[in-house]
Amino acid sequence: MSNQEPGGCRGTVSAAPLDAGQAVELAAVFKALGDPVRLRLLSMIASREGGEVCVCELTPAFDLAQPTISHHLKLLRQAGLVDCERRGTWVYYWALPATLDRLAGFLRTSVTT
Amino acid sequence: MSNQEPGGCRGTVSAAPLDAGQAVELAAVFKALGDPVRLRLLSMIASREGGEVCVCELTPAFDLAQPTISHHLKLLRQAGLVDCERRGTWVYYWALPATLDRLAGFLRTSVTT
DNA sequence: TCGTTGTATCGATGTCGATCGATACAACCT
DNA sequence: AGGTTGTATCGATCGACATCGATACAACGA
Repeated sequence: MSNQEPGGCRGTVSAAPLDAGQAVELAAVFKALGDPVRLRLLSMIASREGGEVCVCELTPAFDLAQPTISHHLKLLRQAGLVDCERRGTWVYYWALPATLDRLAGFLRTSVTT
Repeated sequence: MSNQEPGGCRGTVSAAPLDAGQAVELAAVFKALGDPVRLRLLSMIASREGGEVCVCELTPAFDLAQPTISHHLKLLRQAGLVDCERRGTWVYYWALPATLDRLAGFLRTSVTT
């Protein structure tokens, strides 16, 4: 399990990559996007003009039980991708662009150089 | 489980979000990024000047067994995020920017509105 | 106040995935 | 050919997660 044979495979990782802490934080957000249902939910929420979507519109868009949708929305919220508020009978969700920006920033850094 | 009460919660999702097929494809890539080890691996690979990194540099950067790193690299490859080639004794990995661009595109669309 | 409807939480279940040791394969060196 | 080293695959194990039905909670209307 030794590495760096002299004269063998050479070079070092130059530009500072992600440290372990950042990786854990970022990975948690990416993991929240790593499910088709959550990705569609986020897309439906973020692509909304008013910026808000009622849960009562989201739930019937899937062939899934209502607790399952609620569970996915909770994970999106815990990842900092969306937030919600109850107004009377209905609960409204909206996207948090700051978190999306952070992810895009990481991808851009990786892409560009 | 009925929705759209007349006079209740109103409005429709206007801008076309993700269809189910696209969501499955994109989510698979995001899932590959949803692990701190893979995120650091990708970062180490993509931030490399020459564009290539030898596995013998990646493995000792983690407190994980060699098969585990190999497993994570395989998942990154299957997600289309990296590719590799064996040259003599060593195997070199490089990033595939097209896939990263696709993810960034999705995030940007969601962010910008 | 009581029933109805929207949404969240709980507990259970089945599947997936991260990790490891053992092993196989590939390339080099002597 | 045989030994050594780098990398991948295999099988097993254990914890995490997607999903569901049942249930609880919140708000409204009669």
